[in-house]
Amino acid sequence: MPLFALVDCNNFYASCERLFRPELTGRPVVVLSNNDGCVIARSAEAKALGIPMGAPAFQWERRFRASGVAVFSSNFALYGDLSARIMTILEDMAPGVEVYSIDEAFLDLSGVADLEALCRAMRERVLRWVGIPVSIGLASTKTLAKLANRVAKKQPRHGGVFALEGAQSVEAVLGATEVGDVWGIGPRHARRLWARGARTALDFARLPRAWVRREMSVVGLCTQLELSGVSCLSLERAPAARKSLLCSRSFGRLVSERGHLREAVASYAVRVAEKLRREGAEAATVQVFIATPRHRENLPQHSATATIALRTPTAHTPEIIRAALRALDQCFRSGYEYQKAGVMLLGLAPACARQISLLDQDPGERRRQQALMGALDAANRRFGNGALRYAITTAPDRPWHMRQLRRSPRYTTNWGELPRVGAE
DNA sequence: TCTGGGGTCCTAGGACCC
DNA sequence: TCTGGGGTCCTAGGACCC
Repeated sequence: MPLFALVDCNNFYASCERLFRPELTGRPVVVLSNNDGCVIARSAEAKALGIPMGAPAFQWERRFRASGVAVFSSNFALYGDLSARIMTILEDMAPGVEVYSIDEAFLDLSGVADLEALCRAMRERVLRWVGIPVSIGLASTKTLAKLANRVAKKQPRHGGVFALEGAQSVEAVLGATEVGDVWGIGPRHARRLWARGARTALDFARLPRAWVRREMSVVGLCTQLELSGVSCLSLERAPAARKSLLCSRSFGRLVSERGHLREAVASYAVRVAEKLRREGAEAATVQVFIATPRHRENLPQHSATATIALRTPTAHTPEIIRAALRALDQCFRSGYEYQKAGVMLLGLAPACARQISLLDQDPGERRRQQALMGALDAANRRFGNGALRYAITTAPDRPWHMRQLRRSPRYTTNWGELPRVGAE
């Protein structure tokens, strides 16, 4: 019988911000999304104040000040680096690790003799070496391990580690869990399940399988089986090859000029092409979308998507920019105030295992392109991102630039922003 | 009057995750 | 003034093939 553990960092982004600001211990901390739009992480104290996940920051500004909430823009350079350190520790200590997200990892602990001891040791080491508190849930399936983790987090008496085992114990936890809190049950399915009279995870587990299969597809059925201890999801040790890449942003303010949209789309194309080369892949298709704000019904609404198939798969930034701008021309309509744009690359395949075609450009040209991109990426790595840029992305007036007024220093990944200790 | 059976591929839309 | 960004998978339906 397989045994899964889910290691989950407590209030991860808020914990990261607090790491270099110990005076914030015990104070409410929130982290805002890109563009300082809404709340994406809260410390325990902030949760206790009733600040919901996803709360629009501007609506809560007064409350933040009144309650002395420390507010941060998101600092993904910092969170990503701390995450990598934590995952390294887990990989040292556990036989099988699947990095599931920036703040979670599944472990396969089948065959480990003293589970509790190992989990407590992992928790202790992550706390001492990195400074981030984690909770660990143990169970026979991934979905149950998720639930066990919730118990570990919510009930302090377990000391951050909880094993969900034994039919009675499983039933008690399922009965005490709202169905919408089960991993894999989103708001839509939750509403349909409530309508069917299934309010808890236990009710859901007891529904006829045929109904679940019909109404919630095989994905829902898989969730249901996992709740009854049948493991359907295995540990994915190696991350699967990516199938798409996206760079999208909301703008600092609304944008109606084609020229500004072109600059924004071109710079997103540059960023997504960089990601593509970091993956060692090439893209077959470029997709662009633009949209007016969702939340303002008084403004004229328009959203559009356009897809351009590249002549041959490529990771060459100028070609990707050209395709993205062509796609933008298909989407754009004058007279609208746009709030967001994005560039997506699809049909990714490894650059080294490339299907050659009759339409291929001559191989010399392809090599020159690769050499150019290699030199560009190396220069930007060495001298800082943006050291070498494309002219179209460097216009001085950039209303589409995102707001990020309260970002903490990149303490661990940028020489200029290292924390200082002692007198200046 | 009457119009098959079996398959693949692509896309859009919906649902979910963190 | 002001509501994130980045992914995955499933299904249905249409186009197309023999």
